[in-house]
Amino acid sequence: MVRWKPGARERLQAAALERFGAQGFDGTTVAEIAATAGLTERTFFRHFADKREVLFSGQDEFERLFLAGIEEAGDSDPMAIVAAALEGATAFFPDERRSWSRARQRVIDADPGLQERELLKLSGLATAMTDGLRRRGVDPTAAALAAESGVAVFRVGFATWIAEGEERPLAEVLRAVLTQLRSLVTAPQV
Amino acid sequence: MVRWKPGARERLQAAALERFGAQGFDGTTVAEIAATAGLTERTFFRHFADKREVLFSGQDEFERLFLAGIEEAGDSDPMAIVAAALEGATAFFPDERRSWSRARQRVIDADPGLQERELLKLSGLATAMTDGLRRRGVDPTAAALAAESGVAVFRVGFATWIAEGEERPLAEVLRAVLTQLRSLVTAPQV
DNA sequence: ACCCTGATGTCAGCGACTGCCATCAGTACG
DNA sequence: CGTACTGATGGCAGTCGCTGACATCAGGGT
Repeated sequence: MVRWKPGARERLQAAALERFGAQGFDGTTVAEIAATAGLTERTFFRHFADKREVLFSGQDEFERLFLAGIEEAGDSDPMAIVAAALEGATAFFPDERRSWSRARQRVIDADPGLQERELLKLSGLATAMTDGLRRRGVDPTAAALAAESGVAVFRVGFATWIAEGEERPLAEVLRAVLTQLRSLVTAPQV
Repeated sequence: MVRWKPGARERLQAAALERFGAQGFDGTTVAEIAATAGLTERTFFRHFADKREVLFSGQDEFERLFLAGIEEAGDSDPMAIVAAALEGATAFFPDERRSWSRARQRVIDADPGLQERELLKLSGLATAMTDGLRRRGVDPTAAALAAESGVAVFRVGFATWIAEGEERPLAEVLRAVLTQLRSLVTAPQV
């Protein structure tokens, strides 16, 4: 007989998402989440650094996908490398995950604190991409710009992908947004 | 005789920056900041929504400068409007302010929580710019992209402006970064 | 003289988070 | 077979961020 039920971390994540959806982030205490998962508050904080973090696990793997895309890109043009990274990251968001992503995003959009955390994660992603690009010999400032632009494209594309009525897969949306960025920035300068 | 010394808010801000610089953000309690300013903890929270916010006042005025730039831009090309907004915002950061900005940024860069708040502010700025662009008839997705790109340019440019050894005024740095973005995104596509 | 306003103080209390120590099933090792 | 060790958990006390409710009291207006 096992001493502890396995998957404590996953139970906590599921309990948290369910409670947040039902009562909101602020209306849910950590003790309540832990109790729902059959654990105690103290144990929650052994699995997650803080209350918000419970919604942002897996971000590391997501970041790794981006970096893999950067490292395996055949090209050497910065924006082309970024495009490859975006392409690679879409593996993290298959169509089956769209409705789950919607639910999670609804919770995040309802709380400024969670938005802060999301932004910090995306900022970390941009930094990681910047480093990856520099390792491939891209000029430092150009690397930062390309990475920031790539993250911007991802943000806009992801929001579009999640929007009501949108049917295209993420990869296709991202390609469209990137194309739009190119034409925007290239537009007639006055 | 006055009942309270005037400028409570400013005294709190000065006390906070000084303490944060000396002991770090986490190593400073709100009660300590308030005491330094000759006030109580409760009064601190009447002036600022939370402990972090004491470093981010004035952001509203900053945002207004951006919006004014957008509304007064003579152009109708999205990125040209964004360029005008960037130009207008530089008024908020004259050269005399560079060393103060450096000190404040050093505090922020040392604490993830403060970075989160900064990102949230910049995100709010991007949203405001997006709305401003849409009010000028720019296509919604294009507006979001242009705004995000504009904020990215500002971030990269501001970091450059603040860097050790940099001497050019912010406006000049921003123009250079924007030019670099154009050539990046326009680069040969493979 | 009177009341009203507004910035402040005081106090009690909740919830997030941490440090420290205890518990005890399973595992490794002598 | 017993003993020591490991690792996930619980319990508890304590700090700090933050809030609501109520009191205070100088100055301004009536």
